[in-house]
Amino acid sequence: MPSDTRRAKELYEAVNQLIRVHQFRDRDYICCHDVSVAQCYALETLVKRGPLRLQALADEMYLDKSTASRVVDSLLRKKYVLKTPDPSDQRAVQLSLTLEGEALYQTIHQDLVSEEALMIKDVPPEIVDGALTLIRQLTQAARNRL
Amino acid sequence: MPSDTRRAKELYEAVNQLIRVHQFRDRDYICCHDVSVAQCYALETLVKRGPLRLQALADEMYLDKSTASRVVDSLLRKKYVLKTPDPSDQRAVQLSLTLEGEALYQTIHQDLVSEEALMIKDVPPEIVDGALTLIRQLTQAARNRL
DNA sequence: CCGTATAGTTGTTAATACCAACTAAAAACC
DNA sequence: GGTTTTTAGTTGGTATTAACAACTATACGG
Repeated sequence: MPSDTRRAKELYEAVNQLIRVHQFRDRDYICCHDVSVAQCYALETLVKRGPLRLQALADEMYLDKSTASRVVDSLLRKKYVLKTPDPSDQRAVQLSLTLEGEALYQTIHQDLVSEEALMIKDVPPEIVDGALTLIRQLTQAARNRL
Repeated sequence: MPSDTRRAKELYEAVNQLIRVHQFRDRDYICCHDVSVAQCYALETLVKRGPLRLQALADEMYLDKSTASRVVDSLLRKKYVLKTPDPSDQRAVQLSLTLEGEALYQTIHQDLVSEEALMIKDVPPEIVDGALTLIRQLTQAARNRL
């Protein structure tokens, strides 16, 4: 087997495993708070990008707008998100975090980061930095292929 | 901010992005074949571990047995999996791949690996190898925390 | 002003995923 | 050997995730 095929295969495998284990952990950690994984991701997106329209949020999350609409619905019900009409376009809405939404995200985020910190506590810093760079490169490469 | 907290935060971020982009891509690539992502993962697990009981499959997939049961159901309906009674235990079943199931997984796997190959075609091999090692370490660390 | 395009919601269907309740078989324990 | 407990898997119930299609209401281009 050519060595780049082997590399591609191994990388596929390794990323797959990483994804599974992280998914599982996220389900565990996020769901004992008041939101699901997708809901948490929506909060995260609003924290990072600031107030967004629905379609913009859907794009960021790689979701259909209908799915995004329902994720937002549940966050509205739980009062973690506010929906205000966009003055410049009567059809559009601005989605923003409430103080509770902001606070909840910070709590969950800190939890997950602490978890990450435990995971790397015995890994030499320069190795972590190397992994960071490489993971970012892989992400960018994958994004370019979409 | 202490530098390991910063590293943990950045790693959390980077892995998160990688996961999202891969998840999205998997949905795209797998679903144009005849199965969903979870169904494909079940096929993959059976390819790698050979015939398994339901609970063992659920454990490998980090799923509740009821969820695994339903995923397997859909694969049975589509004739990608066979369910045979376990001779040593009348309660248990052995799940194994049909030839079609095996073939389908190979097709999807090759697709995804080709995709991975395209992503890394411009990345120097030693960099890929470094990433591999690190991603595996992170996976192991995460697994140990479960 | 009118046709077309866009923003979001709702209907529909299917998959994902948990817990709890259930059936049947096996194991453990007097 | 019979009774209790445990285990294997299925089914019921509920909620979330997710896509596509159909729909409403607004905006925009002629």
